[in-house]
Amino acid sequence: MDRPHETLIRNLKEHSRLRGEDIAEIHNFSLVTKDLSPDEDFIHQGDHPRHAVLVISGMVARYHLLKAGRRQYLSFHMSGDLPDAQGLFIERMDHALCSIGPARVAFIPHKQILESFERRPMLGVAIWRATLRDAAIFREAITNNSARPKPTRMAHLFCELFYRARVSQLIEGNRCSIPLTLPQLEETLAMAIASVNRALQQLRSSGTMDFHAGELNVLNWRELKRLGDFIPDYLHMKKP
Amino acid sequence: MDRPHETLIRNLKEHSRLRGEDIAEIHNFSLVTKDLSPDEDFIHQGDHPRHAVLVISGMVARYHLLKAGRRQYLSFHMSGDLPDAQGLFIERMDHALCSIGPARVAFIPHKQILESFERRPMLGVAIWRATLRDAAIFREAITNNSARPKPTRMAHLFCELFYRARVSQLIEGNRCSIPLTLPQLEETLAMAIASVNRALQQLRSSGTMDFHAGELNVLNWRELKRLGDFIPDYLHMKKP
DNA sequence: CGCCTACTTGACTTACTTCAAAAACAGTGG
DNA sequence: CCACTGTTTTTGAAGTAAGTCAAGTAGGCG
Repeated sequence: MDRPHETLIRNLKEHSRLRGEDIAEIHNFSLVTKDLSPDEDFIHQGDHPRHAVLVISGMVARYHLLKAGRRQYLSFHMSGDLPDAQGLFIERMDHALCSIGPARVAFIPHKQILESFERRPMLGVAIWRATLRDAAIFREAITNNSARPKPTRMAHLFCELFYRARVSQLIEGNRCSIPLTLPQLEETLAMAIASVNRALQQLRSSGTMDFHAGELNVLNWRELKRLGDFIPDYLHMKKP
Repeated sequence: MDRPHETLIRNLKEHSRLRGEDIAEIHNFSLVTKDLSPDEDFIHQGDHPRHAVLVISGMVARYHLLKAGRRQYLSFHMSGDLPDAQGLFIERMDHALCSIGPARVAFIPHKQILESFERRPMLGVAIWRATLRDAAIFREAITNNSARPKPTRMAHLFCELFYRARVSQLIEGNRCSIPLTLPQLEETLAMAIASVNRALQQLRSSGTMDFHAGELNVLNWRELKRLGDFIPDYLHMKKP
C-alpha cells in the first residue's frame, strides 16, 4: 500500500504537472486516517465540513438522499481521489458521502490546504482541475442515465470505473475490486434491480466482462468499450 | 441592459464576496461580444478554447453530442454565467455549447483571466466557486433525470431556471423567458416528446405554472416547488 | 402561398417496473 | 460440522407507464 500522501500525488499527476515544491507542500499535509466499515456514512447532507477527504483505499461514493430513505448515487471514488474537494469553497454539503465496501480515508484540514495554495498556486490549480474532472464525470453520468439504453449504461459505468482504476494502477491483471451490490447499482443507474440483474447477465454472456462478489473481470476491453459507448476523453487524463 | 462587466460581477456576488480591487480587475477584462441566432453552436466538442464565454443576454446550453445527431442537454446558462469557466484549466472540450433562442455572449481571453488570478486570488476563488456550483447543478440533474417521476422532473427544471433567473433579477413579475422548445425539453429531461407535452399539460392544469412560446409564467411558486421536489440549497446562493 | 418545424392527440406496443418467491451464499452459534 | 438466519442474487409472471408511430393542426418565415 502506498503511503497516504503518495496516493494524492499520484492522482494529481494523472492530470496535472507538479513541481518538487508542490510535492513537498503535499507532504506537509497532516493526515488523520480513519477506517470505514462497508456502507458507513461519514459526511452527511447539510454538514459544514472543515476537513477534506482523501481516499486511501477501497471505494467511496457520493449520493443524494431521497424520500423514503432511497438514494441516488452520484459518483464513485477510489484511492487518491479527493471526493469532496468542493468543500473547500462551498459551505454546506448538498450531498452525502459513504463507503462502498470497507475503505480507508484520511482527513486534511481545509485550513492547511488553503494556506498551501498561497505558497504554491499551482497546487490550487491541480486541485481545481480535479474538481473540474469530477464535474465532467457528473456530466457523463447525466448522459449515461438519460440517453443510453440500460445495458449500454451499465457497461459504461464498469468501463469508467475500470479505466480509472487502471490509470491509478489499482487493477491486478484484468481484475479490479468494485464492491458494489446490485441494489447499489440500482440506485446508481436508474433501473430496477431486476433489470440490473438481467443487464449484468447480458454483459456476462457477451463474454466481455464478468462481475461477481464485488470483483470486476474484464475479458475483452475493446468490445466492452464498444458495448458501453465509452470514450474516455471526458476523464481528461494526461495519458490513456 | 446591464453593461457586460456588471453582469459577471452581479453573478459572482450571488455566491462570493468581492472587494473593490476584485471588481476593478473584472472591469479590466476586454470583452468581445457576439450575437447568436437561435440554436447556434459556438463551441464544439473537441475544441481547445482560448477564451472564456460570458453570457450577456439570452440563454446558452451545454450539451453532449450523441449518435445520429441527437443531443443530451446538460445545463442552461443565463446572463452573468460563465458557462465554460472549466476551459481555463481543461484543455479539450468534452461537450459543446449552443444558444437557446437568440443570445449575446462575450469572449474573455483565458490569458487575461489567469493573470488576474495572480493579482487577485479571491477572484480565482469566486470563479472556482462558480464552477463548483455548476457541478452541484450537474449532480442535481443526475438525480432529477434518474430518480424523479417525469412530471416532477419537468417541474424541477422549471423551478431551477425560474429560481436562478429570479436571483439574477431576470424575471418580470412572475414571468421569465425560457426559449426552450419541446424537442429540446425532450433532449434535456430524458423523456419522449409526447410525454413532454403531456407532462406540460399536467403542470398547466395544476394551476401552478404555464409555459408557452418560450415564456414561463409561475402562478403558484410554493406549490410548484412542492410538485417539483425543489429545494434550492444545492444552488449555494448567498440569499434566497 | 408553401414549406418547415413545433405542437398536439390518439392508438398501439413494448420496455421495464413491480411483485412474489425461490435459490445461493455468508455469517452465527450450537 | 451443520442447522439457522438474513441478505444478496436470480427467475418468472403480471401490469403499466411511457415510448413509438402516425396523422393532423398550428404557426413562423422566406
